[in-house]
Amino acid sequence: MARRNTLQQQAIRTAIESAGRPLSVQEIHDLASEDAPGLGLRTVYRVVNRLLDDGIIAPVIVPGQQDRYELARIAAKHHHHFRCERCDRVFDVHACPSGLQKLVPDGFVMTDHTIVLHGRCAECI
Amino acid sequence: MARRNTLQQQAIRTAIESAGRPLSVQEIHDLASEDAPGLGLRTVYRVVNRLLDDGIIAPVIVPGQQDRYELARIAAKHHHHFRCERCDRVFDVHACPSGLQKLVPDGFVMTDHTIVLHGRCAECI
DNA sequence: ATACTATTGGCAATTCATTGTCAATAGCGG
DNA sequence: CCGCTATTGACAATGAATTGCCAATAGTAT
Repeated sequence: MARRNTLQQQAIRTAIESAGRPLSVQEIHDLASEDAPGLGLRTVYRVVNRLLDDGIIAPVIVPGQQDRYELARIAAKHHHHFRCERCDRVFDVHACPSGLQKLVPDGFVMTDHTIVLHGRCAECI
Repeated sequence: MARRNTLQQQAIRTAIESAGRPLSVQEIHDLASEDAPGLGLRTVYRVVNRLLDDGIIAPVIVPGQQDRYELARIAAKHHHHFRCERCDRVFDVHACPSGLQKLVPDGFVMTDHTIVLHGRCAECI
């Protein structure tokens, strides 16, 4: 039978779409639980995996942290991340420095790069 | 009683000092086993933790990988890393791009940053 | 050389994120 | 409104990295 449009899935999608930043499974669970009381962590994992399979969201990997997820259409645009060391939230940074090619050792070939800025977000100053 | 100077600890320190790049526990075990046959993984964990406590080595965290370790005196010098997507080794990059401050969102304060370049190392071209 | 004990290494146990299982629940077509 | 079954959620189970435990080993002071 066809997909069903459930309260839980709506809450999870809404959380991811309205956050404006990459969310961990725990963060998704916390936010979506407001719209879907009693939401199970198991369900968040299930829905996140389905959204990944469907290509709707993409993983954001930050060193030393569990994976986070953001909308694929945002992830598709090259960007980087800022992690607040106080509240542990991760924010998008839609800019990219120049001159990275100069860092590459002789004989090496760079195909991609990731940058994570660390510090305090505006709310945690 | 005082510290003892064992073959295993020597082999582990030598591996870390001569590698010239951050090593994972597995890599340390593989390299040090040449000097200390039968070296147990348990011992590598123990010695690595002691070296961390003593401030002799420092962790290097790379997205989606297990922790690696390098000499603290090298880690103290600001630098970045290059991860080869074929052999999975991580190399030091002793340079840093300018203009990162421009990436910081308004109201945020950046205290540090990490950059990981991805691609092929000279041996894996 | 001897005795003392720091260190080692095999294996079990832990930790933590993630997944399997399955009975109960709740969309949705008819 | 009914019935079918996709979905949910509690719990157990898994996987992978790390640590606890403890008898055996091996530095080192005397």
